[in-house]
Amino acid sequence: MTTQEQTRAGSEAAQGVAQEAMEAAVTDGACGDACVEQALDIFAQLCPSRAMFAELVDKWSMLILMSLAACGPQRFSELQRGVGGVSRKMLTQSLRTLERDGLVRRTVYPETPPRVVYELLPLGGELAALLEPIGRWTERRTGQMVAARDEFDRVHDEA
Amino acid sequence: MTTQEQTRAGSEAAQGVAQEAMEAAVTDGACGDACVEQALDIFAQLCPSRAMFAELVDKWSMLILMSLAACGPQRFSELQRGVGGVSRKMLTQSLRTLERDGLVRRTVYPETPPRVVYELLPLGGELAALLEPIGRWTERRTGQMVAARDEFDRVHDEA
DNA sequence: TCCGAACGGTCTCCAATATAGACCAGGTCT
DNA sequence: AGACCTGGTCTATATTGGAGACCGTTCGGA
Repeated sequence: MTTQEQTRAGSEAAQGVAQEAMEAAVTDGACGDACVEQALDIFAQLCPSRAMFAELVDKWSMLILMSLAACGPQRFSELQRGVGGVSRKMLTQSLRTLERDGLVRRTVYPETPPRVVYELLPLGGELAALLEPIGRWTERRTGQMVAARDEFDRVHDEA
Repeated sequence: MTTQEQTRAGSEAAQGVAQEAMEAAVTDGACGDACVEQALDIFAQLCPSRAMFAELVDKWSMLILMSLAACGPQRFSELQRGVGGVSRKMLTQSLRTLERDGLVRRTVYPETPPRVVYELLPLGGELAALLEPIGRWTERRTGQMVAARDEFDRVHDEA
């Protein structure tokens, strides 16, 4: 099956069907050409690990995981303040996904006002540990990349 | 400045202005409350490292960097086949961003048909080295996360 | 001789997604 | 009494990404 065919097949596997395909594929190892004998491959469009990868490397999800790793358990509003710029819609959606995938625990305390606390589960801690070096590297290298971009833009504007 | 004020200020700093702000902020370390004394902070919405982080952790950019790390220099069409599902629009856009930021080198060979080769620059190699463990981890843990999701959905559908 | 495929994109349309802000109930504080 | 807080949901609108057509030149196969 070619990549283009996979692409088209991927489009046909609509959202509602995608998860069923994902679950079946994990069980059977049937991910098209790229996944063989139970090995998953994030480069293969239809491989369930690709869908999972796409879900986890969402910008907001990564920032949330890193924030929970750095600051410990937090409430919804604390996360919203700590992760600058995140909308409530995206915070809610990302937390829901992380909870659903077993990376984050959500605990509701029946109080008024409502108090909901989010904390990392072991899987989430593992992933956060891998993400943190990327965050630190970005902070360290931003100066160089901005300089590279200025140079690139200067050269290409002159062209 | 509160997060909400930063959020509004961020909206006002439109795309056309965002880069100027980014460049000035890198120089001056002026990133609002969260960035102090030359320290960059990806959690701060207006910090230039945040914009850089958002740009680099794009799903397609990460897959491209990892593909170049794994397979060496590649042509546009090779990347398109190797990174299953990427549209030409996104492949072009992501490569342009990576080249512009100094992570990837683009070499055009004046031939027919056109031959363009993309390869990692040192900065890109650094980042790819940090991304690769995340890809491997996702492949390793996909089964567990799919199982967690099934359990979550079963419990919440019953509710 | 003609047609299809390949290359590396750009462009346009439209579907999908994200942002911004209003809204909700109940409690606390000024 | 009014403002603010909590943790969201909902809606309108702006933004983004996917799909496919299009471009010129060359090469190979029918």
